[in-house]
Amino acid sequence: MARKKVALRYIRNDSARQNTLKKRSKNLMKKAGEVATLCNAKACVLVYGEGGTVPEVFPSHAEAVAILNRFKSMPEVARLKKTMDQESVLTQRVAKLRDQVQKTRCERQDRETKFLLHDAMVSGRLPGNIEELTTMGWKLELMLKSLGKRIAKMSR
Amino acid sequence: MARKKVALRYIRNDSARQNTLKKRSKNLMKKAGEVATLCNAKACVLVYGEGGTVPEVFPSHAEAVAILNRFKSMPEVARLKKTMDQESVLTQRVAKLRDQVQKTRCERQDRETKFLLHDAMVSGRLPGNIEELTTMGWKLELMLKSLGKRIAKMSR
DNA sequence: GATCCTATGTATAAGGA
DNA sequence: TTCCTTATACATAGGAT
Repeated sequence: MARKKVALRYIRNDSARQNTLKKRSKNLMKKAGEVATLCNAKACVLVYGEGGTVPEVFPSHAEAVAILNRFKSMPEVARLKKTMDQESVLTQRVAKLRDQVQKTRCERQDRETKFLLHDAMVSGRLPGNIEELTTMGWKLELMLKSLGKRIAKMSR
Repeated sequence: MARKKVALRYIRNDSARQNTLKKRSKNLMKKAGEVATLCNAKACVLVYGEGGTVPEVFPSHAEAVAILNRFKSMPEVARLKKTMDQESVLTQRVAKLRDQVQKTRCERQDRETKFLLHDAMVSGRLPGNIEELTTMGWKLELMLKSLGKRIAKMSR
């Protein structure tokens, strides 16, 4: 039973990893389907395993292509609201990260990771521990993503 | 607080629907990220709302395109294992559905829905109730999907 | 392996601010 | 609105078979 909080890093055990991949992608598809019906949204999900496994796709290959094409054909300006210009957003990211570092101190691990991030930013040195690095990378992605969204909102 | 079990159908209330879309797609992205790191998988998710809203994308537009392209470039035979030839799979589906209808009688609603499905298949008549229809449609999709997978496995 | 089970962790619908 | 909170529903890791 879900005894452990399962760390967010690569699962070494082969069978466990494949099992997780299967279960989680199944649920990913289910959730995508739910969003689609609940909100009348178009959703598509693709998941590739490591080996030569057949990728999971939702809702179907054809629809996925159609949905992605719609995205591709969007005006560049609108796209940038989500993806943002790499260069300019980087500057903003650093500034925003400082605030982010100070905010939300309710959770211990959050604070710890954020501290590591901040430390890495101002001193240029990184933790030697590979696990800390992994956690940091993940957290960073999340933060950048939420920042991107906020920025997108502001620029609207 | 999650008081209700929220029926799996279009949410009429505009703000509730948008809220749900936002929250759920956010989580969809998060989950996709988790699968990616846990299983070293390539995953991408696209979600479009109804209006002219900016679509949510994970992990990024460029990566999504790359991932979908990989799928597009797969040999046709391998793809068919997932999507299957529409015509031939339909015949199999009907046969398989019969078994499915009889199996898994543990859950009341499942049995009910499946009975409705079976009934619809052999008699040609559909329930007049729109909610039953909706539920049936949803269930049917799920069943077809799982059947498709099983068939894919068998044909490997 | 493939299911099924179930204790626990996570997502999220309603509410409140 | 958007951001919290919180009670409940759901997902899922680890076992059992």
